[in-house]
Amino acid sequence: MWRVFIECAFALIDILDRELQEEGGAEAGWSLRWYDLLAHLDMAPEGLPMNELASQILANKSGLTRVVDRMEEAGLVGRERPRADRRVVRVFVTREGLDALAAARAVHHRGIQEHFFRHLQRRDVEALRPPLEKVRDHLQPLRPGRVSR
Amino acid sequence: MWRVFIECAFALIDILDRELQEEGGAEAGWSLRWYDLLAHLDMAPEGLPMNELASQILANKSGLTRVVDRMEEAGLVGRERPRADRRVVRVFVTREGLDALAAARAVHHRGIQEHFFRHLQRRDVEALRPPLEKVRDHLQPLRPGRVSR
DNA sequence: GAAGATTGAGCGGTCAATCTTG
DNA sequence: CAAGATTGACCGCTCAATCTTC
Repeated sequence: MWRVFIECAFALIDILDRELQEEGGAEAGWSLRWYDLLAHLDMAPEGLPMNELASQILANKSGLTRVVDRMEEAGLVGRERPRADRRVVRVFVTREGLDALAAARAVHHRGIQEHFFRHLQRRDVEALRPPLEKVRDHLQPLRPGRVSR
Repeated sequence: MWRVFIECAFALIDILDRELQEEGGAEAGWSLRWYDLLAHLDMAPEGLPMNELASQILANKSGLTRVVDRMEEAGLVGRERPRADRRVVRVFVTREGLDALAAARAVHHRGIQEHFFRHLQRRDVEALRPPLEKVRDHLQPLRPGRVSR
C-alpha cells in the first residue's frame, strides 16, 4: 500500500512537471515549482514577502531567491522593498505572469483530472480527504521553515 | 483535495529523505534513492541489469549510472558483465549493502508508520488502495523508460 | 544580536552525444 | 543498425556564510 502511494507520488510529480515544461513552449524554465509559486502569488495580489512565500510552497525554501530571479527575468513576477521594513522583499505577480498562469492552469488542471481524479470515484475522494488532511497537518510543522497554520 | 494530496507527497518525500540522510551517519549519500535501489536489489539476489533496475525504481532513469557509481564506491553494490551478453551490466547488492539496508529499513519503516499510517484507520487504507492502484497503473507506462507490467 | 534575504561552492539530476557489443 | 550503458555539459538544488536592516 505504501509502495503504491509513493509510486503515485513520484509518477504524478514527474508527469505533471513534464506537461508544464512542454506547454511552457518558448518560455523555458516552466515547472511545477513555477506553477506553484505563481498560484500562491495569484491569491495574494499585494504580493508576499520571500519568507512567507517560502513557507507556503511545495518545494524547499532553499533556492527560492534564484527561482524568483529567473521568473523575474522572464517577466512573470516583480520585487519590491516596502519602506516600512526595508529588510523585506515583497514578490508580486505581473500582468504577464497572470496570463502565463492562466495558460498553464488549463494544462495543469487537465493533467490532474486525467491522471488523478479520472481514476477516483466521488466516494474515494471523500474517503481520502480527511486522513490525508491529518497527514498534511502532522507533516507541515516538521519541514524546515514551516509553521503550523 | 488535490492540494492536500500533493502537499503530503512533497512533505513525505522531503522528510523521509532527511531521515535516511541523518541515519546514514558516516556514510554520506544516503537518500530515498539509495534506499529504493537497495530494496529492489534485495528482492533480486542474482542482480539486475541497469535497464531493468531503471524501470523499477521511483526516480528517473537518468543518472542511474552515477548513483550506482557512488554506491559501488561506498561498497553497497557491485557490477558484473555477464558473458552471455557483454552489453549488459548486472548490479547486485553486497553483503555490506544488505547490512546497511537492514539498518536503513528500520529507520524508514518507523518513519512511514509515524508520518503516514499513524494517521489512517484500517478502513482508510483499504479504501485508498484500489483507486491508487488504478492511478499507478495508468501512470506507469506514461513515464519515460517504463513498461506496463 | 536577530530577522530577512542573497551569495558562492559543491553536489546531484538531466539530456543529448558517444562508446561498445550484439 | 539496435540495444545497453556511460560520458560530458549544463542547470537546479542545497547548505553554510554573508550582507543589510531592524
